[in-house]
Amino acid sequence: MNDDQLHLIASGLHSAASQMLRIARRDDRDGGISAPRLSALSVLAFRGPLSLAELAAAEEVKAPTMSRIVEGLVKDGLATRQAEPANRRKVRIAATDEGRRRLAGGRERRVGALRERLRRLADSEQRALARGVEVLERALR
Amino acid sequence: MNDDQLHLIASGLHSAASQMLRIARRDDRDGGISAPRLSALSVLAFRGPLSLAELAAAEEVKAPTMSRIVEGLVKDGLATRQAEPANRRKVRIAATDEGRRRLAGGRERRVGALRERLRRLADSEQRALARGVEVLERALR
DNA sequence: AAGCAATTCTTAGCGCAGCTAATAGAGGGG
DNA sequence: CCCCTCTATTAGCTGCGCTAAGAATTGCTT
Repeated sequence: MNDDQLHLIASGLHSAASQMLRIARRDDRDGGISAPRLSALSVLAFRGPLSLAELAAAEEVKAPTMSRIVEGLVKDGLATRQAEPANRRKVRIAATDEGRRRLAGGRERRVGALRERLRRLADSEQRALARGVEVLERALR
Repeated sequence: MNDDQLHLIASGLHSAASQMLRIARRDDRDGGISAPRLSALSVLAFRGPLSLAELAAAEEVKAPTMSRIVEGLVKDGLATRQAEPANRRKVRIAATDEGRRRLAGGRERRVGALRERLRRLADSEQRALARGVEVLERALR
């Protein structure tokens, strides 16, 4: 495919992404976890305990930003933060059980509205979308 | 398709969207327009002059939020804001020529990295993605 | 005509997330 | 032992989201 066509796809993806997150954010207003916290928590749940620097890198965010996100998670009892015994400059951040539980609920809420929209599509469209997502995930990895 | 399958797609979409915007944000750090401003400006360029309420609705944002986004655009000379003659409570917000010019550059920067990633995909994958985006845009509309 | 209610936008003030710069605390090498 | 490096936090700025409250304009009603 030529550059213009690729650009068109990229542009469409970008605006669709913005719109999706707008929708998700709107549905988040009632008691959910904010997007950055949810995302960080999800990384902790998936990859296990991490240091601050590792978590910040995973989320492509600077250390001070992640420090405050973690602070929020800890305050809400969704994660723990303790000095690492081997090297006490480092911090071992881990998801709590409560964190893992709320993770499921949070994603559910955020993703729910999206799923409803997908449900209205024709079957062939749903399949096309599934395939597109698959490709997209590979492209981003 | 059943609920679980749809949920899987929605979940994949959501996380892909988060990741794309992280990438875009990272590439934005050098002199660009912020995502909300860029998006609002793009609506103005596409749909022509709008009132504040219309623009806020288009961006799924409350009026005060949009008021400040517009304030930033006006301060940077990317949009104009003038009372509407017919009903002077309303405000007519329009993109300036400079705004339209910067729009191209801003989108280019944000979308550029994405396009590079798409370029590495196989042709069939690119086509699948194009189709997926098409469907997605319909689903979100 | 005067006043009142509705509409439209802005202002005020709060929380969260991003950043850089500066600080604090722990480890390690001279 | 002192200094330098590494890791994380604190301080302080910008910007975006919200709600609540204010100001300006319009138009309806009396």
